[in-house]
Amino acid sequence: MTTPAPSRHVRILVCDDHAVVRAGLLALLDSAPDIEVVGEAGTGEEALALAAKLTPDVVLMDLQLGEGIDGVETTRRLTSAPGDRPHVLVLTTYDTDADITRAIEAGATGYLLKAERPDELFAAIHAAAEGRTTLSAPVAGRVMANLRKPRPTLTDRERDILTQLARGIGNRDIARALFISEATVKTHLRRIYDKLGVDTRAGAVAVAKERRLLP
Amino acid sequence: MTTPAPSRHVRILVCDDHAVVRAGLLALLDSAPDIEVVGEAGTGEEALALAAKLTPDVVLMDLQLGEGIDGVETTRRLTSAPGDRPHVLVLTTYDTDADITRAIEAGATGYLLKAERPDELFAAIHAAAEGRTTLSAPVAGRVMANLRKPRPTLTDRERDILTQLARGIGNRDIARALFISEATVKTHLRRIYDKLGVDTRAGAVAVAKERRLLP
DNA sequence: ATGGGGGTCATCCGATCGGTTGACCTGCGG
DNA sequence: CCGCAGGTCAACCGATCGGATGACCCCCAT
Repeated sequence: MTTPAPSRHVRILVCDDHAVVRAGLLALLDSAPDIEVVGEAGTGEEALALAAKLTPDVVLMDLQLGEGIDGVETTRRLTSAPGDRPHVLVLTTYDTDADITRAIEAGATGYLLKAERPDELFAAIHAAAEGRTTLSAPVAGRVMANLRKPRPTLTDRERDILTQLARGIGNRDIARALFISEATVKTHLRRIYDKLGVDTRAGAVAVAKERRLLP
Repeated sequence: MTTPAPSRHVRILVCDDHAVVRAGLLALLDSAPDIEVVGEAGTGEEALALAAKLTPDVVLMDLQLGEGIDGVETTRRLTSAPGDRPHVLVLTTYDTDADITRAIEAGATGYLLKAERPDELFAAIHAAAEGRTTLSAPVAGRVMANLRKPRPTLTDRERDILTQLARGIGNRDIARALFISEATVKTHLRRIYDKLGVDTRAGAVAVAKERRLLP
């Protein structure tokens, strides 16, 4: 796997509301022989129109677009449009959790920071063209952190109960599944509620999922 | 940001149950001037003991360790031990969802595939030494995919209800919060259950969290 | 105008849940 | 040897939920 890298020709569309930034990117990308900028857009609407007409392989997208629809919405429409969908590589200044998850959920293939080194950007563009994901290190770090989060100390048995709970199973059947009495299930539930700071099963499941207490 | 890279000296411990692989890594890492292999372990237990004694900056960890505790458990103990905790960089053959998430949850700083290019490995080791995350492209791709997943079509109102539901709130108070009657809440709940394929509130919350239907 | 989707409301009833209190047993560590 | 944590069980009661049905309203697309 991970062969030397074929490096095919990639046609890209640049979308950023700052003309200066677009110009800078144009100049920078000009130095990359395999990358051709086929168009540039200053708004989301423009990007959608140009993408439909030019069918670029990759759209380099800023999330902050000033007027009109924002980068996330533009990304969503680009990646959910019918026909030849471009891969969207987000190139932005910020790496907040909200921005990252919204962009990813909208269908972005990669998420790079503008502070990234030029050669990383080139590599990421080629990767995106093939549908492979590239994340800037701080972005990868945040994604990891969100998957990790601290977890409360539940006992094994409590986790068993919680697992069933998350399947929407009633106390009677939880009891049957674990070969214990319904009374015992309720006892465990009470302790789980206490530990998670909730007082209903729905709340318990919410917290459990939130903090990834289940497989 | 992302400065040229300081590249300090990094002391690492290699943990893999295959002697041949360890030898290969040793030879490979020998060619990297800034990386010093201070020890090698063939089992998880050995890795824990050596890590405590040698205090490496980074532990290169295989997830499949044959005998004794596995790589995930070893990682968990390494990263939750008191004192100077090494950063764990997982280096393995497989990129299944289960392996990846378990490793990350256990506290791994990065996740590389053995098929990765040597220079990527070197870079990842330096990154890990500083606590920065590196993911092989396929791994990053999977993580992304899991964050993306398709979502069912809930109406706005249904999402409102679901949001309250996930807070463990009862029907009466959901009704109050949304200025509607309790009967209406129940009607919405029924439709939500149908759409999500469940029949209890706990199940609905589980599915909702699973597919990221909530903010 | 005709109809469907989305939102609202009501009523009835059995099943289930949540709260509380008290109890016994086991294994581990001081 | 005793205490404590974890796991098990019981009985009771009020509150809530889930299931089934039927109905009205508004908006918008056909």
